[in-house]
Amino acid sequence: MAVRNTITIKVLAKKLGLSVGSVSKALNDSPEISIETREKVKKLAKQHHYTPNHFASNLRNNTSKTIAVVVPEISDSFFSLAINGIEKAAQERAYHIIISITNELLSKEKIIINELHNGMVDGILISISRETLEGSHLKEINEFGMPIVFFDRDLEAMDTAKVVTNDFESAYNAVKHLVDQACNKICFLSVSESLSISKKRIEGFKKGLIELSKYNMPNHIVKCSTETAENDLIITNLLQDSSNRPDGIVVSGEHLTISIYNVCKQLGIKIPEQLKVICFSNLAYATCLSPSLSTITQPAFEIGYKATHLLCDSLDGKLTELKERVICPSKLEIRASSTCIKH
Amino acid sequence: MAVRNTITIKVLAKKLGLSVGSVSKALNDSPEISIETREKVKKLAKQHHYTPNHFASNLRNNTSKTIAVVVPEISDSFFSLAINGIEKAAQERAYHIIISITNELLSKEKIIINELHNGMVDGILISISRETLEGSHLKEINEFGMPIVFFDRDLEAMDTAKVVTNDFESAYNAVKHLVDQACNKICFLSVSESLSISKKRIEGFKKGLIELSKYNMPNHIVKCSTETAENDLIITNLLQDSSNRPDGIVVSGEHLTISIYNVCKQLGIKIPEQLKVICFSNLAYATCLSPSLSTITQPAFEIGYKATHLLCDSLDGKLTELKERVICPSKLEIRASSTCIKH
DNA sequence: TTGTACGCGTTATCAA
DNA sequence: TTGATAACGCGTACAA
Repeated sequence: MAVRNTITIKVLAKKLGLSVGSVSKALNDSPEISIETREKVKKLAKQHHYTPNHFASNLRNNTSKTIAVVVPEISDSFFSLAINGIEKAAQERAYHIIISITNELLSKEKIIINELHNGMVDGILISISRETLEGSHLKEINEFGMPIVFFDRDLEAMDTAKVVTNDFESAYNAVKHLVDQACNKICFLSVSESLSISKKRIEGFKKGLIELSKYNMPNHIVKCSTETAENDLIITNLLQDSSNRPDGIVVSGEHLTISIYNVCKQLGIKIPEQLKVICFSNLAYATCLSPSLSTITQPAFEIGYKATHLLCDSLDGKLTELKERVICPSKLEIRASSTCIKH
Repeated sequence: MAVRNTITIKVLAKKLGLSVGSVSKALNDSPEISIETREKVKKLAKQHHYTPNHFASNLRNNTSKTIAVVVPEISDSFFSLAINGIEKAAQERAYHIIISITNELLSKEKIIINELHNGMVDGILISISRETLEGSHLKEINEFGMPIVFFDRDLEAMDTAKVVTNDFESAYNAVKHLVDQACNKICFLSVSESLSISKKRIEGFKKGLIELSKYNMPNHIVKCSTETAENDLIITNLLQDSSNRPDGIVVSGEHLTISIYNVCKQLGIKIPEQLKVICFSNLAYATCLSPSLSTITQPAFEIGYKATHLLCDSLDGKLTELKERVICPSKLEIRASSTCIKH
């Protein structure tokens, strides 16, 4: 049972000897109502801690002042920072946020999106799940009139607004950096090969290899999973044969870092001497790792913040169409894990 | 503008040549309606992806099937894991969650709580802000009938349900561990002295000192802040005087770990040889830090999960009163940062 | 077995 | 300047 504030407009009206309509207008500062009565009404409302019933006004106005935030997970530095940015912007625009977690499952994402199709929210901010290759559920609700802004992980087939980072360029720069550090057997570790961000990173990586590296690795794109145990195995396989081991790795996916560090410790492989590592990550603890972790740091907060303002602009009618592409560049932060000279 | 699904009960009724009332009953499996028509109605509803309007049914039923989750921050392993647990449980109970972030500010917490007093949610899960010493805003809404379950950071003055961990005992055990490792100048670093969890930890810490330690530090409780720069200063002050430096620290607050590691690196203090560190933390990267970090690991997921089920039990009428206290014990995970023998 | 009518709390239109 | 009334979509008591 919801706890409905027992004091409603009706109650106020009775106490004041006014009609509900007048009270409503007074509370909404309608010029129809005399200033004196407006003051009187507001005073009583304040005394009784009156708050308008959310559902009634939403039903009436067909607007909820709420936006949905759909993320694949929340225990990830990128997404928790992005949510901070979203929350800040939403606050500034007087919007509420509802956060839903897909756990990287398309099935769950579909359920969540369908549930949102009942007027509960005015718009959607989404970073799609790893499994989402095809977005009929999103297209449908979007065509129905629901504004959508993608942040970070977008669906290429949809041309709604997107706020992303420069994944292609960043991956290229990461390769460049490793090549500069004399790596010539460079691998790319990824949790996905289908996500737009993964594709772009892989393309940038490949371009880097072709342009900059004279040598090459046979299976230089390694696909990982969501399971730590499985990843430990995959990485062990990759690294244990010392004759054919990479000397540099670009890691796409924060959670993979732990596995790499742990496996290297176990196999006695020294980072950065024997293996140089650079990771797409927003980890606050990068400086405290041993060795400190080189990262491609995404502007997570900024991405969330901008995406939200973009959506709110559209919702508040400040935009004629919601199709802007915003690119917030990532930053290469070189630390000990990828350099010859130890910090 | 919210995107209201244009297909409503009314539309279905018209298409089927039935009345809205009958359609409503059919969709809710009322025995009043014949099985055949029920089937027919449901089929059409499914075809058209009908979903009941959230606000209309909430207004009608005075229930929202939504719970508010109020946390001080989200970029903290404890809270993001706890939210995972909350989300899992909410899903199991078919409740929605709305997440609000107080940023450790009482003022914001009050605003959030007041906003919730309009029927938007059926109940509240909260971990209070660092500034919340007095809880009139919570008491008021609770006395009004809004069920509240505290998780982790509770308000001692309120006797509603709480799901917490064994902070007193854990802090005591941490001291015991450090004493076992031959520390005799042990400090406690805390972001708060007023939070229930901080108080309990400090009490457990003090008990440990008195019972187990022959020596003592003069100012053994060190209060830190939310600002990293400020904390770096405080910790530098604490550690730079080598003649009067602690040899063991119990850290209460995940974010303080970075500061300690960074300051020690800067001052050339070796962990664990010169300073042993153990931290209340859920950091996944504890094993990857240099040295690997000893932690008192809170059962974050479990705390969130249980708190949610407790609240839902109450909301679903399975509980006569909402006053249970659940204690999920933390686990001491000893690693290199607090032991003489390096792992 | 189905239909009718009312009310949840709010706001907007029209009348007074 | 204020009041009455209808409507948002749904659920339910009551009538048919």
